[in-house]
Amino acid sequence: MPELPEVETTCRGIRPHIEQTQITNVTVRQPKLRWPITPSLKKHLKNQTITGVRRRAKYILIDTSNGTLMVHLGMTGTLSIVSPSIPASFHDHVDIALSSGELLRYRDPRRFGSIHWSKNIECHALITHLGPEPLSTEFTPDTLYLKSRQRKTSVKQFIMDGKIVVGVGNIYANEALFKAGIHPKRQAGKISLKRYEHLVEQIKTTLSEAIEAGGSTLNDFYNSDGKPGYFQFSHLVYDKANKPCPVCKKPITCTKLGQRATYFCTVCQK
DNA sequence: CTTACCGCCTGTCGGC
DNA sequence: TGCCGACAGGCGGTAA
Repeated sequence: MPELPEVETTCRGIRPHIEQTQITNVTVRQPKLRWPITPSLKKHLKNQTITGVRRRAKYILIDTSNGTLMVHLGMTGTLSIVSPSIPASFHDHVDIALSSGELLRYRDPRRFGSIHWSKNIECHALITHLGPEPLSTEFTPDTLYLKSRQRKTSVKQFIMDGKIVVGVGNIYANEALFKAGIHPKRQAGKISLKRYEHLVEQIKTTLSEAIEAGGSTLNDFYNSDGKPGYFQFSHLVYDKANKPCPVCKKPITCTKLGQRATYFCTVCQK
């Protein structure tokens, strides 16, 4: 499941291959993603030059001379650079052919991802409603604390709300709450500023470390289907039900919170 | 405004 | 061993 670090790693991996190249062709084999791919996608992209690659939340933004391609990887999506000699397999839904001779290939077995094109992406509804980037200076304990007042939802669901802060998925929410010593079910509106300071710090460092580790994968990004580098570090609590807590050795608890698997230590998180 | 829940998909896993 | 139902999960949409 691509979390923010994996999306960032993908941006960095494809950027040197696609920037300043021209799109020579677009092949859509399966338009039915989370939202259907617009039939006009090819018309908008063909013959355009790619001017930059950015990330906003978990969206990959590929800027061209006349607009922006917005790609979300959903649960199982990948965007990779491949040689045209590699035949498309069943789940390879879109190929973007480049003047360099390489292909930018979108693969998504579960099709939870999406591909949009917009002339002015900053005004796209999916972008305008987003909260601050977790690694930006706008994401601070003070703003998080202020936004949380009167909120009855759990702190875990609160930090996974894209209007509050983007890019904190289930894995990193679990990990950051564990490191900050905060019980995931604690009511967001009843957490002190001091504790939000710890939480913000842990969200930032956990994501940063994962991005840094992902960077180690970039050497073999081309034609690579390997896992990003940060998978070499196993998680502390995520997917560790009944395994000993890395700090106190008490078995990790697994429960559901808003339909999502939630892992925590009843001793270390209060 | 909030909160809770739905549904899109397919690969994987547990039970029989 | 093989089948089949349950389920996971990001996240926008919608109902209450």
